[in-house]
Amino acid sequence: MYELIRRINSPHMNKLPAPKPTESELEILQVLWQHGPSTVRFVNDELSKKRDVGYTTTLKLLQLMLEKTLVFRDDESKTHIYRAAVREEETQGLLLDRFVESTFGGSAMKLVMQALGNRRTSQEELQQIRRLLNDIEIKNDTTPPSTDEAL
Amino acid sequence: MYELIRRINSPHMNKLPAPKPTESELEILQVLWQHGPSTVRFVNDELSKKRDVGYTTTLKLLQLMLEKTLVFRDDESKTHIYRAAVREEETQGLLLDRFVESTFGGSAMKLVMQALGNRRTSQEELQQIRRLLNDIEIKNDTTPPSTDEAL
DNA sequence: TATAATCTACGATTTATTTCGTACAATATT
DNA sequence: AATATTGTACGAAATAAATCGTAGATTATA
Repeated sequence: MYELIRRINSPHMNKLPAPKPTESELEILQVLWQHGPSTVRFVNDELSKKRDVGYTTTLKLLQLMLEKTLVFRDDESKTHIYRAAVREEETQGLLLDRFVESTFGGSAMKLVMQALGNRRTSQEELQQIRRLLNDIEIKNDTTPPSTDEAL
Repeated sequence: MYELIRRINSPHMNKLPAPKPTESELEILQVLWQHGPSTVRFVNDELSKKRDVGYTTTLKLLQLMLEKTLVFRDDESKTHIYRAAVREEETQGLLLDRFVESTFGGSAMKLVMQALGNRRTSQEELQQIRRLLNDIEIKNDTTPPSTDEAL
């Protein structure tokens, strides 16, 4: 579907649909989501806390991300400032879909069970999930059943 | 090269350290988990239902997976039979960890909320999750609290 | 038995992603 | 003003993953 839109919009000047970020791009997005608009230097410093990355590597990645419109760039001043062009939840949802598909054969249910089962979950978090379950149940009651399968 | 990683990864040397499967390898494992020991032909047919894959591509993948000990092989007869060498839940758990780390910055909680929030979940499935939550709560009550954070 | 079909082995290519070196411009420091 | 520092641009190498072609062996079939 995204592919289609992109093609219609012609190869260049592709404005809207943000493509799927790679692993490294994800890391960078995490930084931008967490800290807001940042310089290359800052992003690189953040990444460097976890693993070894060269400055120009980060720079290059950000430049590629700019092309893909995963980020925006303010190049008013010499030192450019990048900010995420995609929203966190949206992107996560997209990746979640991919992941559920590839790893859990499409069953988000399985995934949730695994995630909850194999970890320590605090009382508060359990409560939070319960509340969410309630909300969903209410919605289910007031909404015609969907034909979609497994959660 | 792989041997090296293997030893390093393995705290107590010996035994199979489950190496991380790639996307394609995952697809193949899905087939093996779901259908049990299979021939290359069968695996390839299964994969072909979803997308276009050449026979030798699948063969090659399986051969690589054999090297990585992701699968075992029975080559008694001319037509070899492959079976998964890694357990489904274990592998999924491993990948889940990776995914939670890279996409949700380590918070499995966030992931669960997303997974539950953005999908249609049937009454029955919701119940199933509630039961699981109860089980976990009981365990929490009888187990000293962990210092670990997020779920 | 000859021919076709099916299979494995494996190198090579293609594609995607990440990493880095180098050139050069702008700014800061001495 | 000279020099060092910090920055961007960008090509290209390094790495990883997936795909495919072809050779040669084995088995099935005409």
